[in-house]
Amino acid sequence: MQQFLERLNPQQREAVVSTDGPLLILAGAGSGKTRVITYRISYLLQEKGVRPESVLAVTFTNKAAQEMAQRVEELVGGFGVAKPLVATFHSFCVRVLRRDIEAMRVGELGYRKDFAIYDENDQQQIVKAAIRRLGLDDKQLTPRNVLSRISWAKNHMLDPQEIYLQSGDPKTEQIAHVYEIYRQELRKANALDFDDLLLETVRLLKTAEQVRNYYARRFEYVLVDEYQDTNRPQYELMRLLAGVHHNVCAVGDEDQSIYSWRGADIRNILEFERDFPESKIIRLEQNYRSTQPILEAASAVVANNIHRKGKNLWTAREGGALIGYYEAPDGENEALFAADYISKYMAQARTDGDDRTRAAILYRTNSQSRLFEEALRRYQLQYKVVGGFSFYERAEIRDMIAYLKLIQNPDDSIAFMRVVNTPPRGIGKSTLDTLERLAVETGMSLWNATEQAIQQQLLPPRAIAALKGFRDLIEGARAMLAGTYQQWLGSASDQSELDIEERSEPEAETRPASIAEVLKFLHDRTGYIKQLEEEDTPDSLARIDNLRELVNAAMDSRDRGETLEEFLDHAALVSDTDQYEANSQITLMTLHSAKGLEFPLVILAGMEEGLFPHSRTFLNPEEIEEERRLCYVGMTRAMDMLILSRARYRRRYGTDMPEASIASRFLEEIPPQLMEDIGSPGGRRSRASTQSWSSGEDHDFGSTHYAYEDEDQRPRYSNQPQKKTTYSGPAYNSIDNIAEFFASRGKKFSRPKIEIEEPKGKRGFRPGQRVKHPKYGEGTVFKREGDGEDAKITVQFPRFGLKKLVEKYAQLESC
DNA sequence: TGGTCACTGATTTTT
DNA sequence: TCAGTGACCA
Repeated sequence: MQQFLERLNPQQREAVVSTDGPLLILAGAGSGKTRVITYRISYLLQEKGVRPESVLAVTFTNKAAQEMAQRVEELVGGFGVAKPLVATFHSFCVRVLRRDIEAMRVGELGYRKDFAIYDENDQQQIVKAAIRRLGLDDKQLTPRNVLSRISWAKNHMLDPQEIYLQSGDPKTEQIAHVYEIYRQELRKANALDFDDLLLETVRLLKTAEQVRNYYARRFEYVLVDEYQDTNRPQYELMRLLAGVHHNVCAVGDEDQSIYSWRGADIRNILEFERDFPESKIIRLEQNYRSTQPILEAASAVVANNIHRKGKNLWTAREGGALIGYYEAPDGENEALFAADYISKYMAQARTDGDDRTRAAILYRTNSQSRLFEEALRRYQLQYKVVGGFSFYERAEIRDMIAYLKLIQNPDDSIAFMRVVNTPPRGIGKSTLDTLERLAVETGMSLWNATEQAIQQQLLPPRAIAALKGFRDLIEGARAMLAGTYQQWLGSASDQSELDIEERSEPEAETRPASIAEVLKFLHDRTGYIKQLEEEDTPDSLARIDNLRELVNAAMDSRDRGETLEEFLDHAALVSDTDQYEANSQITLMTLHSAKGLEFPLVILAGMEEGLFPHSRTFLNPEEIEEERRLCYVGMTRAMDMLILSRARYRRRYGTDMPEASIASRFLEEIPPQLMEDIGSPGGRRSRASTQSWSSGEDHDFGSTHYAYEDEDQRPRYSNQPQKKTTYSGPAYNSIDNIAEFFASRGKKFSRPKIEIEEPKGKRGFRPGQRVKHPKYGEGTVFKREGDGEDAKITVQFPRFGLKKLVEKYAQLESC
């Protein structure tokens, strides 16, 4: 033990051994936070003799939890029966609720232990239905928007009545109504959404004294990671859990708070000292990850934030390359540059015998990944994309999960709607409308409404028959799980609906079926697989593979001894960032997903106003600060080499004409001496200076050229460090090459009109130019569409946001 | 009832 | 670009 304490610096050591009483660790990026947490747990167990089961560590991602548990286990050298509980907030809450939620039940009211967990998709369905039911306009009130307002309300612990009473406008009033219906629907379905998992746990601990005592006594030591990202309910949960022993340790970094849009509240850091007056604060300021220039640049950027306590991160690592800056003519070129750079970097590292060859391409929005994927494929580089649609988000997987959810909980009306006619079994819109009406009128779930409709013959015979078939399918599966399939068969209402001869028929013995068996039963009985087989497209075959993979997942789940409920919990709580594999060489992901990770080489792409910082944050200075923190997070992921890149012209959502971009303000915030241009075609035109756009620029895109003569061949120069400079064609033509590339793969690729449109006439405002409007005041031209008479320009005004103006009519003046 | 097709409109980050 | 929607036809 003593030995490993010596591997810590004095602050870290103090953080490890200060076990008793509240402790707040302010841990800068790369300051060895994970090490401190894991050592601390080990210290508790080994030195202080604390029983493992009385230690609770909470993190935000499953991956972080797994990693932490594993590292502690390695340090301690294996556990006996008892282990410290390392969980995410959400999975911890699920555990608590599955055990104790019924303590809040009053008679028949309240949630049951077998509650379902609704994901965002399920939530949307409910909100959509609610908006429709209230006869509101779903153009004005988008489900997405309503949902985020509901979530906001929940995270501030406000119920529909409170929202209604506080509402000052009709829209908020309507949202309050939707919120109320939303809540009713979830109760009816015995379902909780993600926010509810936290809220209901807090409510449970607050209201049920014996439950609170159980947990607060049990967990003598509570650790919270990524404390800056906790929201109100999470904070309260922590307080409730630490209520008896007060041994709570929170670890966070204000500069890495990037989830305020999800309710994370920086005040939790400030209020920590208030709520735990005897608390101790330790700052970890030595960075062990990055080189001097990287750290300095990142610190310089985040120093522009007003709302921060400030800290002094330092590193003992001397020297290190300057930060690279690459300004591409367009998005394609930016991606090709990244692929090219990475391939050379990897090759170089290999010849140097360096095993630190991991690289990451980080971007603001998931949609940016496409170009990079294409470029990397082109270079035949293996890469892994984190995020985007994950396995559990695929339609076929969601369908099967919905079947399982319905089997688990027939009142889950969202699951019901998803699969009642998937694949089509003759239950159409009019039938479902009738069922929905019946359900709304009687307050029943759709499942019960179906039962009633069948019994009372409320529908045409054809619909009744189809519904019976569906009901028997679900009940058959339920019976399989219960091990009562044979009895059920004997009593089944309508034998003709069941084809007893089928191969997939379970055996006669009354053994409860496994989830895998139920899935196979569903595959056959619903005709789902058959339908896909008949389609016989690469896509449908891939779907079949996915379905088989789900069966495998179910097998694994059985091996872990999980119930259907636990299997579904797992499916609901896995997240995209969990897919990250530390051993993959090249990783593509959003800046948000990158938090907590580190890479020798990081390329931070799309450094453009409107993209990063994102245009939706322009109006709100606090949101801009959050973007800046995000930039800080991204930059500090880099260990040895950091490259920032930007496209001068970028095509957004498939428009014909790429739009001119303005360099991100964050670029300007980096001290110039820390950054160097690394071969931007035509040289580095502008850093963030909007002025440099104003005078006539040449169209010479320089000499950098990424050659793709042959699709199946690595770029010729991949083994030679220098760029190909002998190209004799046009100065810049990667667009042509990409066009060829796509043509050769049978895809069409419309050549973008990249030529910079020369504004005609006296006005002709260009992106980046400062202009003055009689009503809106001064602003910056953001983009320009069309030309001549009907040129439209979008201007960003500091106080009014983005405005699209027809140049001819808007009385704009340059200034 | 259900499938196709054209159209539209929207694109942040996610436990 | 792409997903979701609505009209139309089998």
